[in-house]
Amino acid sequence: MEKGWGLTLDSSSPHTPLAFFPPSSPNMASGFPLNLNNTIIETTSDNHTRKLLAEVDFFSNTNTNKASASVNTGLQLLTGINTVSDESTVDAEEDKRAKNNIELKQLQDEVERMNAENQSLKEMLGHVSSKYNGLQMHLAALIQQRQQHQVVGEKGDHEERKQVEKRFLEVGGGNSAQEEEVSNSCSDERTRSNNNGKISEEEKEINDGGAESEYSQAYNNNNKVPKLNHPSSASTSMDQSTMRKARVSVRARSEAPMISDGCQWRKYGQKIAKGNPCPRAYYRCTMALGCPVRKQVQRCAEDRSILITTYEGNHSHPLPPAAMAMASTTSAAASMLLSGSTTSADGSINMNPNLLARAILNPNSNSMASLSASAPFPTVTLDLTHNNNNNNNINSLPLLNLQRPHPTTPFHHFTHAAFPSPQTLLQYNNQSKLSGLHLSSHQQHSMQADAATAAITADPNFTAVLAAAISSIIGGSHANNNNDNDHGDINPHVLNSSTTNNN
DNA sequence: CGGTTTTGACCAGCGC
DNA sequence: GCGCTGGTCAAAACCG
Ligand SMILES: [Zn+2]
Repeated sequence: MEKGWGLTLDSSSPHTPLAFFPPSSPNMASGFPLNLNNTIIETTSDNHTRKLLAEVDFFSNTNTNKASASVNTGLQLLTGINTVSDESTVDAEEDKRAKNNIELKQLQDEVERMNAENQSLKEMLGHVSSKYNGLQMHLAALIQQRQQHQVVGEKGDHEERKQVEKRFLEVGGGNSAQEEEVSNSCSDERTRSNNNGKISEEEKEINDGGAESEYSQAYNNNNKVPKLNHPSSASTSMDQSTMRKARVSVRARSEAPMISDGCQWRKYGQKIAKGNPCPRAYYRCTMALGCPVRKQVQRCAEDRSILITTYEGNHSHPLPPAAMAMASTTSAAASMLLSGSTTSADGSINMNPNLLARAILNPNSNSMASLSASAPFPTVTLDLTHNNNNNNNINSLPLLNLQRPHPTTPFHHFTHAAFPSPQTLLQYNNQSKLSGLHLSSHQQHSMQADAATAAITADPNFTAVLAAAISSIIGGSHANNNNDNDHGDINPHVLNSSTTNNN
């Protein structure tokens, strides 16, 4: 694995804008001295299944320690003495040997202690790095958002932007106001909202104070409140709904029924979707009451070894580190999708014209864009199924297909934070699930690079975010073992290796 | 017994 | 209006 692939995270940790974790990471010492430079991915890797890089001194040490605990360098002297002392007949020598043995034992104990310490440090590092990933992504997202706002404020290169907008119009073709309207009024809870005769919430509340009603209530609140009770906070509700609409899809090869992402999910439905004989399962996050996050799990029709997991929404609760990877990924991707496609009041795209220009002018940009089939929601797809091995480009990032859900829908009037509804398909190549992620810029897809798409991926912030996201998915989700999601799930990064036990 | 899964029913949106 | 489809609900079954 190339180190960092653009994710050389400085140890100068950014201020923490969000409390991603409950401050209870058990092994998290306050004065943890490790330098995280360039080690994020490796540090989060599973030392049982993956070879670690030499530059990760910390882990290489632990690895060798593990293998040679009894042959540690500190013991060489003693072992030598041991062999010499065999033929001794003198008591002094006996004593010496005894002493040496004691010393040896002490040293061995010490080695064991150090091993244990290394182990715990490693875990700690895992925590730190996964935490860092999340923060990094969030920071990058914030930076980019600010940047875009700045750009819009400056109203820079108008012509360029017009051009860009034109291109985006051709490609993005979002739903504009219509979508906005829909998402605000009747996206999710249409059923409940318009036929309250079916199940009155109060009635249900009265009937049983049990978990279900509580859950339903919370669930209703969570989704209804923004649209019904907060007309004033239009923007936030808009963000919510658009956020809710943004989807992040992860494709990974897995025989397991579900990808382990550290969250707790409850299945609430299953459908046979059209065009795919494999059923699609619907899950809802149950880590907190009323958490709006949902996901769909479905096998790819063409290749049933590919598991497509689509996330929707943002968690409304703190997450354990194990869940941070995927959650921050989806969150970051969704926010990137949002921020990268929101428009200013004048209807122009809030995208950095320079980035766009760069993307347009540089067909050899790391990211490729192409159009693909329509999709009802703006979706970022992280494709972990590619197995290309050209993995030497650190900054290489992925292919990106921008999809337009409704090709004929006019694009104008993107006010507020409405989606232009591009479906952004970010594909990145991982060398293998075994060794982790290896991004490649050489995936030669079509070159009809969509401007907006290319711009998104050409954005260094986006790159950072995506890189962090990917690293989180690949290396972060197992940073700690307290993922008690034991439903035969599988971690994407170890699909081929040690976790074949649940097949 | 509480939480999860299963599964048929229901609903809204959309195209015809 | 009708049928199709995706998404959700919720009662029953299942499970640890
Ligand atoms: Zn959640």
